Amino acid sequence: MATGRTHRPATRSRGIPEATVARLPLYLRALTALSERSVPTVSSEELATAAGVNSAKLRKDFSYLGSYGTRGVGYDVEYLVYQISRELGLTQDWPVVIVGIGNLGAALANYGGFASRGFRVAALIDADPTMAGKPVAGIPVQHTDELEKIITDNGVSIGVIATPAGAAQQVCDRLVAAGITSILNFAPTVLSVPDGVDVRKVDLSIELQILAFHEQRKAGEDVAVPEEGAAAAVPPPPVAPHRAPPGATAADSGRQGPDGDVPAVMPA
Amino acid sequence: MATGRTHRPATRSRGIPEATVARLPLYLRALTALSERSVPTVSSEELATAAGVNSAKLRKDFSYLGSYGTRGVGYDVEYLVYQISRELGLTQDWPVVIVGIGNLGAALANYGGFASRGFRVAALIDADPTMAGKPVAGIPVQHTDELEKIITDNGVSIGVIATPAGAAQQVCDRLVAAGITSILNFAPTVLSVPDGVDVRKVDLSIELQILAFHEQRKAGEDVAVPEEGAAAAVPPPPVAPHRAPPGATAADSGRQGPDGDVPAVMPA
DNA sequence: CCCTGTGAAGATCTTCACAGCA
DNA sequence: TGCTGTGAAGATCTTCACAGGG
Repeated sequence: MATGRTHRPATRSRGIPEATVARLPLYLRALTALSERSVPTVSSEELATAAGVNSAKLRKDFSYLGSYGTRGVGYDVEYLVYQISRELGLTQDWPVVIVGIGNLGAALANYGGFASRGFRVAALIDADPTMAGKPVAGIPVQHTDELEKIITDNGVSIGVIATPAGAAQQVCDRLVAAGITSILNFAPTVLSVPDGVDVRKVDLSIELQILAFHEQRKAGEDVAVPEEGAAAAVPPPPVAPHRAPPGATAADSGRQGPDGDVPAVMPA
Repeated sequence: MATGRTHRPATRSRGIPEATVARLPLYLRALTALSERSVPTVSSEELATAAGVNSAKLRKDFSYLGSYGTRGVGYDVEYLVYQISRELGLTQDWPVVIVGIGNLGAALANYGGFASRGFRVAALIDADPTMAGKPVAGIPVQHTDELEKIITDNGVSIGVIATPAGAAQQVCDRLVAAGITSILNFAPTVLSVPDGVDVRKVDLSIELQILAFHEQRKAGEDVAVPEEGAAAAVPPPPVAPHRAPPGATAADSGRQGPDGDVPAVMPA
């Protein structure tokens, strides 16, 4: 009730489908590589392969941007790089602040892919007083107390949260209150933000879990169907509506123990 | 042609939709938090809020796993934690190797969310000889030469690539040849892998670009439609089929310069 | 002919809304 | 009566397949 909206930039922005927007950076990357090799034009087939998608999808995606290709020839690399950059809003400079300078925050600060796309790390912020002043990636870390001032003075609208899960929501609230309207969240928590603020999350743990799911399927492909029936020592009661034994049950294999998602040294 | 398949685990595995699989980790995280607070049961509404989705979607997702709830009551937290963990394959231990111990690789090695989900960092591998033996997150870094042996000896099936883009495909090929069948790629490159190998990618730069796209829209909401017509100094020829001026064109705003996607100190 | 641009079909995913069990 | 489980409708996304310009 009091937590407001969450995630997703809602529907599509103008007429470009979200799925297409999510792929534009992929095309841009492939095109930039071609541009550097001075390749003048590419066919949808070639570019699609370079970007890791199929050509029909790519052509459909580009059709939302306009008719930037030439039938019988392909697309002009430089021109397309410009058009996509413009569409993504990369023809302008985006100051960004990174909050939480632990292992991950430092890695992000050092990440070269930022500057190359128009993103400029305007400031690094951390709650640890002893970090203040210390340079990371050539930028001096500033204390959380300065957060509001930093954002206002630099006109920052995009913030990156790389703090432990426990501090994420609080940092998020301050960022939003200070004027931030886009957040990239690396902390393993669901952030509550008011309407109008976009949040995108990156959770390493989730990606690995998805891989594990498929990996498990591969292994079990020949082992019949270990559906129900196998595991003879753990499976808890299939029907335990009221008060299920809170003790054991999930603490079997010696994992999933006391850690949840908030501890972690650095959320990734 | 010679690059083989890429990305995506193909269709769905058994009957669980990919979209649902991708959300199971979210539910698991929320459930784990409830479990730690000793909450016995939750309604789809409460759990949905905690996970950041709507209840209808959550119930539909759970319906693919089976009927684990109790009408009129809700879901037993412990039981659901177990069922989802089992479904995701987290009731077993997954040894993982991280290749490329730069800023990012180190951050990943230190990430606590791994162990808490059944993932065990079996080894850290780096191509820099001077790194060999140095402990990161308590684990001594090993040289790339040992890659095959490490994977074989530890029965590793999941690998994380955190190398610069230029080394990614080569590392990927070695991992696959050594037996790895699931890869989490942080390098900004499209990896080519044979059928049967899953690749999931995480690209920070892409997430920021998507945020920039929406951010741009917000700002322009009141500024009419700066479609075509504005920007009077840059927009390249709308129709330049053959040989477009390879010189300028995209090197306007002083960004997008000589960097592409391969340089970066550490791919994130 | 080659390759783009796109209507239409097909596949997925999401949301609705309510039957039905506890 | 409360809340799950789910058929069906609706919204998106993907893929097909071909019209049509160069």
